[in-house]
Amino acid sequence: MTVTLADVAAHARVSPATVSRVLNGNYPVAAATRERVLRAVSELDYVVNGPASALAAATSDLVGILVNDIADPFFGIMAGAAQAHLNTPSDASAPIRTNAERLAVVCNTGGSPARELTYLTLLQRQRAAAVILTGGAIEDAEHSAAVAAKLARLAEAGTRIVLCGRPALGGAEFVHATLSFDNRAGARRLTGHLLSLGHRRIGYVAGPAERTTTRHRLEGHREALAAAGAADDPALVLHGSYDRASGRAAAARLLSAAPDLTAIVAANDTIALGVCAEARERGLRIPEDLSVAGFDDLPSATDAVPALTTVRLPLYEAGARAGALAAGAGAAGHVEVVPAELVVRGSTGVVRAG
Amino acid sequence: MTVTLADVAAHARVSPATVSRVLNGNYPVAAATRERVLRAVSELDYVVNGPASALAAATSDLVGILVNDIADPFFGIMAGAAQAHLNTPSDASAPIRTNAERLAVVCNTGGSPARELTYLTLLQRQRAAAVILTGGAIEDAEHSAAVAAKLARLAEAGTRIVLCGRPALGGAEFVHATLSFDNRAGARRLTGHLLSLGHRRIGYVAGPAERTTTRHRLEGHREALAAAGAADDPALVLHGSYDRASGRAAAARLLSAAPDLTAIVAANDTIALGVCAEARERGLRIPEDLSVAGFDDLPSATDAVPALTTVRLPLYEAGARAGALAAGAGAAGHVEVVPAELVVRGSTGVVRAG
DNA sequence: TACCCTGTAGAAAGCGCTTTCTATGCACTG
DNA sequence: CAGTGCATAGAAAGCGCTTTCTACAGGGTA
Repeated sequence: MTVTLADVAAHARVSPATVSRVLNGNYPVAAATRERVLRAVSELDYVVNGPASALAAATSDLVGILVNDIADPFFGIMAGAAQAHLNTPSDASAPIRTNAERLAVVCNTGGSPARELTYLTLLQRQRAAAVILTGGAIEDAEHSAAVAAKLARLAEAGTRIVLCGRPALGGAEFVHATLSFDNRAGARRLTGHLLSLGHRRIGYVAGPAERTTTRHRLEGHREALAAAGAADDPALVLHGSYDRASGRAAAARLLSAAPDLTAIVAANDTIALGVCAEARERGLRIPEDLSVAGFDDLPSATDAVPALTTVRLPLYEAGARAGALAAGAGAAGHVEVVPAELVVRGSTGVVRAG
Repeated sequence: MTVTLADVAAHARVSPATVSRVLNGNYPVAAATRERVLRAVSELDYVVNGPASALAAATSDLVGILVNDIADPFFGIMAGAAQAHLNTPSDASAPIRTNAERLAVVCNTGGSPARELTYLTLLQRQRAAAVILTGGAIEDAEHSAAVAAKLARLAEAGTRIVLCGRPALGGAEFVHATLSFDNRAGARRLTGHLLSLGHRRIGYVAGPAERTTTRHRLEGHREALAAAGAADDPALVLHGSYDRASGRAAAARLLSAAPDLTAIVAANDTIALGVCAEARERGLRIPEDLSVAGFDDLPSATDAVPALTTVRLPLYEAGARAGALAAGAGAAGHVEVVPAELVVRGSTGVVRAG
């Protein structure tokens, strides 16, 4: 039914071994022979049997990218960049297999710890070449331990582990590379910026409490307040999910409870957009009546009116780098902190007199 | 090094065949034996070797979901829904493999024809159980033929092909199921709504010219104009990409060239948001001075201020259904047109007097 | 001329599973 | 008590590749 390597060998009048060698290009084959084999491959329209080759070679070309929410551009950008750097289309149709021919796939955990583990098992089953974990981790001792154990087993079986935008796993030498975002410093700078504009009553719309990203950003915010000697009123901090609706709802509660707020910092741009929507609804001008700031610098931050002051995270670059690392670049054990840069735009301004 | 099925068999003092049967649950095994095997599995922390099992059984549990742009919620929602319905976490940790244990992965083509083909080859190589193609197709005879040929070969090898939000492939009986969006009717209704509000000078910001989705929506728009006997001025139609920046730029051109416009229809919600931004920038009130409408009914359409009048596409439901179909549900050759429903919100209003 | 090295290709042994075919025990039935 | 059938488990033959080991030319070198 389907064409096998043996068929190609017969067609080219060589042994299966030779065909394999031509296809993998890891052994000298005479030019004339190679030529004959390649012709047979294209004439028969042969496609390697992945499972068979993975079994025999004990390696696979599958790379899994785990994301929390596939519908969120934050993850989409990173995943897309990683994918682009893991797989180069130009080589795709060629019969010779190259390093660029990896099947990079994204797995959507939806933020569920159980699904995260499921996908890890599924990838382990496929003997994946690498796994990239993106975004904040869940802060639950049991789950963290389970993930760490799973990753250790994966690494043991030869799977490269790369963390992208995730805090480093303490003492986990099986992690090939870690790119963690400097969320804390970014948040500190952002709130520092607001303080320097004269704001003192600043609301904060945080993400889900159990995520590391949420905690780090909030801590940075608090550190900035403390450094400036500003009051840190717990009532001005509200937790929610990382989406627009949550931002809008939180803004509504914040603005009702504390009408004296002059600024609201959101844990990410999407939340910030929700905050802006609520402010507009209440007739508050941005930034004259209320300054609003986000985090991540997603495309929508630039497009908003007014454009959002935010903290730029080089998501594309980080994703691309994670892809390269997953492909084997860099020395094992590499840990890198990706800087978070303050980007001041129109949504923040000096606090209004009085 | 890694635990194999033979190790489990030895540990449980049974034959490898028995272990395989317990794990696959497709053959009667005495309760006591099964019990012993399962204990061995968990004691040794055994994980099936996917490639080996795929090779032996000539099937795999890989399902590929091809999307045009992973950073676009339009695709993210469909892909997430499909993924959720292809893989149930509750069964994941259990040693017994169930139907729900598929590795559903999304592949980002980035709209590139070459990458689309690449991914198809990669999935063919893995002997994927199913492939879901989402979103509009590219209208290029050569590429369409290449894709159709590829799909035919995949189907021949046992891969189920499902189209989601894609026009049916003419005469392609190898497609397991097709869910196509009724873009034309949706667009017709949307423009009809605007016409009924008295609008006659309506701008249209279309997507990339070479995509089926773009063409169908534009055709629906024109059909509505024709049906109402309204003029169809080609100068009022601008093509661009499906993103916010493109919408904003197009709106700028449209509003400058034709200040008498009373409404702008965008090919999707993201473009519409860009149009709104530009209108706001120019001091035009929505909908008093300008009505704006989108398409898709993404979450951001609801959250916009004012909320966007749009055409609702049941993306989640369609994605979920595509997942089920890819999992084997439904009879082969199933073709279904997913209705597109007009959703009137605040961004459209009666044309202003004078 | 004898020898060895280098370049190239084939033979064959798995990789870790699944599955058919076969074997065994045991409970029935007549 | 022999005969039949069912329930359960093992043996073994692959699935389609990769890769080590081996083989054989032909061309230097001594």
